[in-house]
Amino acid sequence: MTTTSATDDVLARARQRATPLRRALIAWFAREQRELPWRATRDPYAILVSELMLQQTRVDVVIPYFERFMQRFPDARTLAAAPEAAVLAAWSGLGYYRRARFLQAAAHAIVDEHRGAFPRSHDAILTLPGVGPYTAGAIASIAFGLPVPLVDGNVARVLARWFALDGDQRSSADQKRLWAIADALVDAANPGDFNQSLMELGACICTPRAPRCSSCPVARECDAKKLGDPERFPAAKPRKATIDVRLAVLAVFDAKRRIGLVRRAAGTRMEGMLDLPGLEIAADDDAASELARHARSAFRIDARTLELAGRARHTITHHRIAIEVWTATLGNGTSAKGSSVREPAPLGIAARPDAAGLTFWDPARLRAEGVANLAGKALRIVGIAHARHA
DNA sequence: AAGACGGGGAG
DNA sequence: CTCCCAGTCTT
Repeated sequence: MTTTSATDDVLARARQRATPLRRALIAWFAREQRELPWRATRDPYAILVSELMLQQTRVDVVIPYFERFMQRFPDARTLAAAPEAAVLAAWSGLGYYRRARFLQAAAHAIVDEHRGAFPRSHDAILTLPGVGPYTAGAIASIAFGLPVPLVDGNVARVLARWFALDGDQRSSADQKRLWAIADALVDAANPGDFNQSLMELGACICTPRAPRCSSCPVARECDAKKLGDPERFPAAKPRKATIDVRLAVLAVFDAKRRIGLVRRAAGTRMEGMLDLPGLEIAADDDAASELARHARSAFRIDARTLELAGRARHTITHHRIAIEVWTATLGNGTSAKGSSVREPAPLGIAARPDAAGLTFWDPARLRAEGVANLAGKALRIVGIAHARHA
């Protein structure tokens, strides 16, 4: 009731201001927009790749990944035909690795369900794996010029300031309101540029902290500025408590100086990526004995002479992980026969994410494999570089 | 509706 | 250190 009338009110204000906002924003965008690699094309596949990479990830981080990825997988058919390991390798260091599998699944859907032609309707785009309301709006408006809105973190903040919305943006009611406002504002004649200009404003001018209102092309239309404290909008999200985790991992080498790695299992984080064997332990656990026991029970490996090679810290979402990297030698009687230790299969076969065993890898071959940054830090401690791409 | 997911860069 | 980013999917 109250919500409905408040929504009606803000929608009326949005419609009132729509024309000046569109004009000012699009003119500003034409003048000031950053040159970004995915803005040089209207290829919907390229837009899809960029949008998946940009989910929860900053532009500056994405740029080199996008360029490498497009060079390696220039179209949906190439991506669909590629080994999953190659796709994960291209994603190494970018995070949210699930997105890489979604993207390849989307490529499969384009090839198998749309005969290789990128779907052109908003509804069809929305059915692609990894594509939610935001990404569908982005592809539909930017690549196909469809007059649909989009709301991402930037747009939500800009709208909250323009209309002085201080509700909880995560609530479904507020989400619905933001999308309704964006829908009322979107420029049907130029939806792609309008949507991008909204995001560009949020990224470059209307920043979370210290917004550059003096450079804002639409400052006159901003309710939050009139109220004197634009930074107050939107309301801050309650933060989650950080959880401390102690992680012990084992670096075990075979006679050829290959390192034993596991493939992250389905249903776990970093699924499909290579990782060092290891386990979470309690603060008062003895890491060496826990690792030895784990190696025996999980891999039938007789890990001996454990030594602490080094430590690293890694923070993911609200987990603060203290990593301990231990080296070990293999005791007598540990061999491929009678254990779950296996020779690495050729690329593509070794990439099966359900492979639970330990496989031994020549460090030089790891470049062609997905390794998350968490494992990358541990590998660096034992002298194996798997940088966030060279 | 809430939680999981990876990581980094800015302030 | 804290915040939060061109979000989506699962439970």
